[in-house]
Order: sequence, then structure tokens, then C-alpha cells
Amino acid sequence: MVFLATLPEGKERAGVKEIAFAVNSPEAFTGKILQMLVRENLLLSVKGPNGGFLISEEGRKAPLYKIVQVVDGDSIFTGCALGLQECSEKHPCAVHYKFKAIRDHLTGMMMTTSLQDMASGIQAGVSFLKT
Amino acid sequence: MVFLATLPEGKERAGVKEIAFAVNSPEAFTGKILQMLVRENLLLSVKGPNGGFLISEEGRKAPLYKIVQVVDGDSIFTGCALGLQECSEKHPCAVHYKFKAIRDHLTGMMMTTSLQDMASGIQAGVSFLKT
DNA sequence: ATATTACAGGATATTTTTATCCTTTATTTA
DNA sequence: TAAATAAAGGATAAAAATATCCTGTAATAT
Repeated sequence: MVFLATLPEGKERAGVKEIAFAVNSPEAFTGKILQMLVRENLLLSVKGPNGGFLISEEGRKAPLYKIVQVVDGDSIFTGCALGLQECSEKHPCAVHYKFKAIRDHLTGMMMTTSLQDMASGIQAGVSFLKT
Repeated sequence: MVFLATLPEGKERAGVKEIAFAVNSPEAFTGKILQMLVRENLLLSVKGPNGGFLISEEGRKAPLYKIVQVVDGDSIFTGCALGLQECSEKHPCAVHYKFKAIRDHLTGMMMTTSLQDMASGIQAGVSFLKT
């Protein structure tokens, strides 16, 4: 997603191969993840010659939070630190409140971080997509 | 560890079976984790009749941080959010600084949380070790 | 001393996650 | 309209994490 967000206007589409290389991830595996993102409308795909993936309207507006949720589910935002099946205010684990603060921090960060935030560092050459 | 920390003076030792039941975890698997904690000197073990595990001097002083490190390694404290092999100030990923804040928050929380903190909530009946 | 209890640890199995392969389907361009 | 390109998706495989089994060894109590 970040790689696609760094593409210049006029060339905002890239194939699996190009994307996988850019992020140093196996091609077939990258393809599966791209499929998830297409199914959830964060990406659009185009088949055939000069096809590939590009960020959708919805995808471009989505915070990092949404992308993580689509790819990894939201256990990272809601799961219990100690692994309790039911862990809540009513039935908290031994670190429920302390861990909730961490999760809220994480969730907040991901809610307020946009692809554009991430892409601009890459574009400026100050942050990296691989190795 | 928390369960052992809740045991009263005079009965501070418990067997694998009792511990596994208390935290609703498979017995053999729990045994392996207890072994790790013994090897790292956070627990002491006693064989034979009336044997079992108890918290060592060192274990009782250890912050939650240390326990997590022994059981899960420290990738949770140092790993890159985007999975880059090398992610550092010199070669940061697109969320390096934002994620560092989260990790520091987590690390700080675990550094300052003691077993006693966790155990006292259990003892008071306000927090739980299972389900 | 011996029987019994309980942890230690190596070997093995299961499950989940990660990754690949291959056929099908859609699209483009010649 | 045919050939080529590229994503879609089901089936499969490999790797990693989680969990179990079983034999050995140490300690206790009778």
C-alpha cells in the first residue's frame, strides 16, 4: 500500500512482480495479500496487459488502522495480553488496564497515520520499504 | 508466575498440574514454559513427592519485562513494525518513529510492572487468571 | 533401601501461519 | 478475433509455533 502510494501521478499502477520486489516479499504471497485488499476495496485491480494494482478512492482515505485490520484482523487491537478468552472491564486479566493504555496508544497512532504520511518519508528518501 | 506469586506464605510451591489448571493451559505445554523459567533462574523447581515450582529470589524481583523476554524473546520490544530486517534510526521504516513510541510505552509499562502488582489484583478478587 | 512422586528434556505430533503452484478468467493490443 | 498479459482463486506445500508423549533422573518418605 505504501509503495503504491509513492507512485507518481500518471503511473499509479504496478504489477505483483514490481510490488513484491519493491517490498522484498515473495511474489505469490504478496499476490494473496493484494487480493485481500482488493476484496475489501482498498485497492483496485486491472487484468490483462499493463494491468496491475492501484489504490482506490477508499484506500487512499483509509488510515493505517484499516489496512492492518484487513490484512491481520483486529486481534492486535482487541486481544488480551495474557490470552484470556474473555477479558474485559467486567472480567479483567492482571494487566488489563495497563495493557489497554498500550493498545489505545497503538490504535490511536494507526488511526491518525495515513498512507500519505508514510509515503512522503519514502519519497523524500528518509525512510525505506525494504532491508 | 502470577499464580505462584499469589500463593500464601507457607504454601508457596505448586506442581505443574495445579499451575496448568489455575491458568487454563495445557499441562505439558505449561511444563515446558516452567522449564524455561527455571533455566533462567526466575523459578526454582523441586523434584519428588511434594515437589513443584516456586518463585526464586531473582524471579520475585524481576519485572514483567524480564519474564516476557525469557518466554517470548525480545522481538516484541525490538522488532520492526513493517518487518524490515534492518530497521533503525539510520535506516528507518515508514513508521519507525511512531512505532518506537509505542514500543517504548510497552517496554516502560513492563519494566515498571511487578509480579506483586499483578498478583495483588488477583488476590483481591478484582482480576483473573483465566477465562 | 525401595517405592513413589514429580520435574527434565528429547523426540514427536498437531495446528497455524506463511508461501507456492497451477488453472481459470478477464483485459488489452496487434 | 487471436495471442499475450496479468490478476483470481483453489489446491497444495513448507515452515513455524504450539502442544504432547515418553523415558530418564532426582528427591522424598516409608
